[in-house]
Amino acid sequence: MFKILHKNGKARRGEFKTVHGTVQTPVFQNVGTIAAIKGAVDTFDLREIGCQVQLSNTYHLHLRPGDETVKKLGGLHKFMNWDRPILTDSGGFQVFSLASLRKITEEGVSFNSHIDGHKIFMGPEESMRIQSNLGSTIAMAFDECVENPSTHDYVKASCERTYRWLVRCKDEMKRLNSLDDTINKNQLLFGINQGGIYEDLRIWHMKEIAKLDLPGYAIGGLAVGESHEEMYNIIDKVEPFMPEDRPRYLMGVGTPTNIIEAVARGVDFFDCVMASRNARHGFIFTRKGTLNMMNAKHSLDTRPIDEECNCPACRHYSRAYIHHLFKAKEMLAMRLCVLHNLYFYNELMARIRTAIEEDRFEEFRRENSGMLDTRIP
RNA sequence: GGGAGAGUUCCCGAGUGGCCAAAGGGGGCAGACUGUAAAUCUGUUGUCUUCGACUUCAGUGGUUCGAAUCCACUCUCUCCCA
Repeated sequence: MFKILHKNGKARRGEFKTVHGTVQTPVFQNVGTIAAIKGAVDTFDLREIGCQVQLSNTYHLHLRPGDETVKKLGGLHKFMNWDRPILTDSGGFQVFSLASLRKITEEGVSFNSHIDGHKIFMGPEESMRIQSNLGSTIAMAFDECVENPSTHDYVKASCERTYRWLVRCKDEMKRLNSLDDTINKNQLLFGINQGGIYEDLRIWHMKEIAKLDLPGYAIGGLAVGESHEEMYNIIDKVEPFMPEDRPRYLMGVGTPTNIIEAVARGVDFFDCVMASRNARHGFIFTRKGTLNMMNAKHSLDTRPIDEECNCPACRHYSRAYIHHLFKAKEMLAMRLCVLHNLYFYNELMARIRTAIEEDRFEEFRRENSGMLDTRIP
């Protein structure tokens, strides 16, 4: 299923075959939490900007429109007109981001809906059932994403529980994939490593989940409060215990530099809302660094956002125009910037892949790491 | 011609003697954002080099220890009656 085509240092150039097509790695997954990329970007756009995998969310789609509804409509692929791979996050991140609205027990997590407050219970089995109804290509294990820093005692108890939840996820998925009316009987389960910033817990947890022989492994619980150095350190420490022949997914990360640094440490899959959210807020990534399109200095600038970029926004529109659209609060501003940032991220991954293939990833890293996150004066 | 009302900082607008460089919006300027409760949130917005000082509430003059607030006149605008 996963094949490493070439290695350059620890960086891996791979291919992941799924029933919805083959993913070239390292890959950036484009985040469409509620079965849509925010900013009026549709699946035709996604094809044009080089998106390979879309990410959607279990918790959010369970609430609206409801996973049963999506199933009746033929599954998530049909629902949003996307025939390529979809990865669904399990709801584990909402255990972190909606911390004030939930309670955790051994059985699972009860949430108060962020929409209307009604009670929802989600444990490993519920998360797997919902993801099965959605019919995504890859389902993520239901975990607890723990904020950093948390105490060693808390993180230990939490990641031990997350391990037990993973065993339950695996059993439930096996059962669901065997049912007659299951949309995607080949749905894959990725396990998620936790352990906060504690090396001993991270390594223990990784060793345990590796034994479950899952088709992919993620590192979760990073970029949730710790420093970049701590994040890189955890990847360094955990990576040797991740199965070499399975894809590695660093969840929710990150900046272009974070991604380059993680690829250098052997990571294959990424996703991050930063590309699209920042774009909606006028914050743009370019090959020379970052820009804020709201800034007055763009008001008479006839250049495209990024002169080296071939995205729809850069091919046709000036900085001055996009700046005006933001000032006028026109939705098109967000749309163009989301298209640009996602194009940038997808293209960044393509450049990383080529650099690995050509054995010059270290050079690429030297030239781009750090620089891409720096504000252009 | 007669009567009524109004002029506040970039704009709208609150403020009717001291706690007012002046509420609250808007706009402007800038910042944040990492498995999306985010089309969101934060800061700042008279001048000067900070404590502080100085200049502002249509204009001029006055009352008062003290005025955006009270008085007189002037200017401008709105409405009603002729």
